[in-house]
Order: sequence, then structure tokens, then C-alpha cells
Amino acid sequence: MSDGRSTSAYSGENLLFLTDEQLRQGIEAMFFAYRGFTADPDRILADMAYGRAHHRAIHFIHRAPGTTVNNLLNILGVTKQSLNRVLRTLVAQGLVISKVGKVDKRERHLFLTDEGSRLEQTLSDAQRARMRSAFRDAGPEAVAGFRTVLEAMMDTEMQRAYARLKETGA
Amino acid sequence: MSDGRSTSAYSGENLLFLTDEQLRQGIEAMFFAYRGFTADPDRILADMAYGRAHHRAIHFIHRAPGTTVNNLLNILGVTKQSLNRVLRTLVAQGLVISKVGKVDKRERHLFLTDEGSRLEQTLSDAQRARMRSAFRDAGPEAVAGFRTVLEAMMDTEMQRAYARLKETGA
DNA sequence: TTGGAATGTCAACAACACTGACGTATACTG
DNA sequence: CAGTATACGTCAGTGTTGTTGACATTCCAA
Repeated sequence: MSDGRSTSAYSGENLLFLTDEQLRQGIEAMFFAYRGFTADPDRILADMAYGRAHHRAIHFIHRAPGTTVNNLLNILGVTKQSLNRVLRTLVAQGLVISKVGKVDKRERHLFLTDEGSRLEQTLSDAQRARMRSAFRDAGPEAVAGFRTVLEAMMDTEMQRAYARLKETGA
Repeated sequence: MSDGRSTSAYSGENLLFLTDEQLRQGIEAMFFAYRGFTADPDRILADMAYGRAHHRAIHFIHRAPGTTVNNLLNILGVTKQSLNRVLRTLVAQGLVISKVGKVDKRERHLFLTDEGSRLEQTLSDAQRARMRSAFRDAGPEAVAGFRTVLEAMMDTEMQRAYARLKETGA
């Protein structure tokens, strides 16, 4: 280990960034960063009767207005019972509207009300502020690398979902 | 917004990577990637009576053998009662040993048993495999950027905890 | 030595995920 | 048209993980 060439760290090209120690640091960085990532919205939601699950639903309904329940289910990766519990309270509190589909009446299309939009704005402002600060500190090249690694870390279905969302927003 | 210079996208240097759209993509990338990040250990743990909290405890006990409950508490960012429940089951199942401190008998020092180490190995192998694959696909520069952004996204206390862990492992 | 701070444990409760089962309305297909 | 599949909602039960509150033990300092 003290040699520097005996660890298979060099094999044609420099693979030092793939040592177990580097991977472990990446894992721990991911853990700590995700805590920061959710900290601000969590604080805001703690005062209301909502939690992280509500935030996620609100985020993606804002992102893709008119999305169906099934679509949201696939994006969020939870069971319909779990999503339904969240959605039920959001509709009851007047943050979300559920409209029967016109072409397919089995479907329900989801929209944020004005009040729902306001909450979404408050939450995403807080989360964006932290992301912006982190991006600014790190610089554009680091940000590009950040995104590249994250995409590579997703399951392939999620890569597709992510790519679809990217397109509709750009 | 259609001008190209009116959006403050250019102000001395190129700040296009700080648009709300870019930030939103970063947020969603973080969300989807974290799901992938935890998916493999979660699958393994689902078959046992353990969950993600057990994984985290095992990870950091492995990382810093002999750590106290209080120390672990600060790293994990949960209440001591929450951690205690997890530790209790791990001790009961013989994965973790809790030793009364010699200099301060109030403290409990935590260690993995052989069986605990085996589980840790299984879990981290799975998680590392995904991380390694993502790192390899993305390349060393992207990985450096990834780490830079994640560090900037942490709370300052967590940055310190992360830095301390980095030192003890390198 | 006594009172407060630190450390850890036990108990009860809330949030949010899961499975399984069922019901209703609508769409599709032979 | 009959039968099947799909989309959505709901009830009931369970498990993990977080929370607060109450409490015991140990240490330390006034």
C-alpha cells in the first residue's frame, strides 16, 4: 500500500479515484449532503401538518401539471396507498385539485391550486437557495461533474424519468 | 428572458449554470440518485428484520470502532432514543457489542462483532459496486466535481464531521 | 456532599412506507 | 355484448424510523 504502484491504482490510466477509500468517501458525502438537501424544506414543513412526502408530491405536480396519479406513482416510487394518503390530505386542505380525465375518465389529473403553488414556491425557494449557494461555491465544471455522477447512479428507469423531466422543462 | 443578456445569465462570467432551471434539475437529480444510492442495501435489508437506520449505524461503527453513542448521535443526526432502539436490536442479535467506558463509565463504546462485520461487508459491497460503476462511467473529473458540490451542500457541522472521517480513513 | 450536567435506557406516539383485499368506474377486445 | 384489463380509491394491518417525556446512572464542580 505504501508503494503507490502495487495497489493496482495505475493500470493503463489513473484509477486512483476508484479505490475503496474514495468510494467510501463518496458514500459518506452522499449521506451528509442529502441531509442538507432536505433540511430546509423539512424545517418549513415541520410547522405545518405536512412532511417530506407532501413536498415531493407538490414538487412533481408543479413540475408536470395535469399529471395522472399513475404517472406520479412511477416518479415517486411509492405504492398508491401511500401516495393516496398524502394526496387525500392535500386535496382536503385545498392545495391540490384532482380533475377527471376528458379522454379517459378513469384517470385523475392533478393540479396545484394558488395556495398549493404558494407553498411549492416557499419550499423550492429554500431548497434552491442552498443548491444555488453550493453550485456557486463549486463552479460550473464541478456542477457538470456532479450531475454526471448522479445520473450514472440512478436506476435506468429513473434515468429515463429524469431525462423526460429535463426535456419538458428546458 | 428571450434576450439572452437580460437574464443576468452573463455578468462578467458565465452563470448559466445557476438558472432556476439548472437548480431544479440538480434538485431532481439528487432525488432520483439518492433512491439508487440506497436501493441495493435496502433490498438486502428487507429480507432481514433491519432497515436503513441499522445500515447507517453499522456503517459508522465499522468506520470508527469504539465510538460512543453520543458521537454516533452527532454523526447520524437523530435523537438518542431513535438510535437506541436500533442499537438495542443490533446488540440483541449479536451484531454489535456495547462496552462500558473505562475512563467514563457513563459512556458506551460500540464495536461490530464478526457477524456484524460480515453484514457490513455485504451491505457496503453492494453500495460500493453501484458507486464504483457510477464513478467509472463518469470519470475522475466528474467525480471531483461531484464531491465538491456535495461538500458545499452540507451543513457546516456535517462538513466538519465529514472532514474528520476523511482524515481517519485516508 | 450535594446539585447540575452528561450519558444512556425505556415507553408511548406520529409519520410514512409496505402488503393484501376489495370496490367502482371506465376502457378495450374477441 | 360479455369478459377482461386498467385506473383509482379505500380499509385494515404491519414495520421502520423518527419524535417527546420520564428516569436511572455517573461524573464533576461548587
